[in-house]
Amino acid sequence: MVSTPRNTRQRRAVAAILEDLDGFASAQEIHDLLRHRGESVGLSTVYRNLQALSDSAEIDALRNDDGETLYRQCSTGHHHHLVCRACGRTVEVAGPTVERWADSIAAEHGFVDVAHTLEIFGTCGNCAS
Amino acid sequence: MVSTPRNTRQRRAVAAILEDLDGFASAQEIHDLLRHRGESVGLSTVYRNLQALSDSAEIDALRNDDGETLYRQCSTGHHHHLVCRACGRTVEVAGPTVERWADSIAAEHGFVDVAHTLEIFGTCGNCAS
DNA sequence: CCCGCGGATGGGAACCATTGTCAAATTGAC
DNA sequence: GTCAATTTGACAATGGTTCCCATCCGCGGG
Ligand SMILES: [Zn+2]
Ligand SMILES: [Zn+2]
Ligand SMILES: [Zn+2]
Ligand SMILES: [Zn+2]
Repeated sequence: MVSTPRNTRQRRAVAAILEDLDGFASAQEIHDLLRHRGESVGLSTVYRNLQALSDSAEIDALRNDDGETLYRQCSTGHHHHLVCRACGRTVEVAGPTVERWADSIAAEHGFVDVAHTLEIFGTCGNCAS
Repeated sequence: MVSTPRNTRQRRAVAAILEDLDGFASAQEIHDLLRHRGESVGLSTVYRNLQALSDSAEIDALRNDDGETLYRQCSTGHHHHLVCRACGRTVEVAGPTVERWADSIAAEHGFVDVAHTLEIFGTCGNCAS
């Protein structure tokens, strides 16, 4: 019996921030943004809600080079990301060829329960100048 | 003026372990293996040597789902990995098409200084049964 | 509208991989 | 062998994230 998450002020605030952001952001960045917005939310709560949203596939998560987990509200469906290291600006990209390639490689070597990670990092035009 | 690294017992021991392993392993796992082998090396030293080897591109590094950094001595040249989550067994894979695809996507959106990460995780035949 | 259950919150402690510190040991050139 | 410079290692510190638990509050029932 799975219970529906409660509609709390904190949950709404986190969701609203994600709605407004267009790039990936860390839990701590989101926590700061909430404070500046006056909608203060405990750091633990921010982590919990982000994780819950990520688990239910409502938002995407990825790890940057520093080992931080970044979150973003993306379009639905499987896709990958072109992310600016400096500002977080993100372009969603689809690579059907890559998907098939990865699956066939794995099958070829007898691997099951297969998943893949693919992200492209760079510096966007804005940040480069 | 870059000085050549010294040929210490510890550095040799770490290199020897990497030589013998065929899958990815964490710094702590390697530290344990060294102890069991009788060639005890300080944990900090294991970390330092692995990082140095990784920086000089003599070994590959990747992060698993738990956020740990894993290391492996691979063949030279750019490639990706099919890794067993359970035992670390690894198959090196090349994907020239993916390389070109990633670069063109990035260029298309005006990103520079581009890099990509691509790993395939699964459960290998052995571990599945 | 009022109660009461159980999920949600938050502040601080705990975790844990990794990095920093620095005195002591080791290496390698001369 | 001597000596400066690098490396080591035990331990402390870091930092993102998770855990703990007393308190709070959303929400369904009465
Ligand atoms: Zn996405
Ligand atoms: Zn994909
Ligand atoms: Zn490799
Ligand atoms: Zn590649």
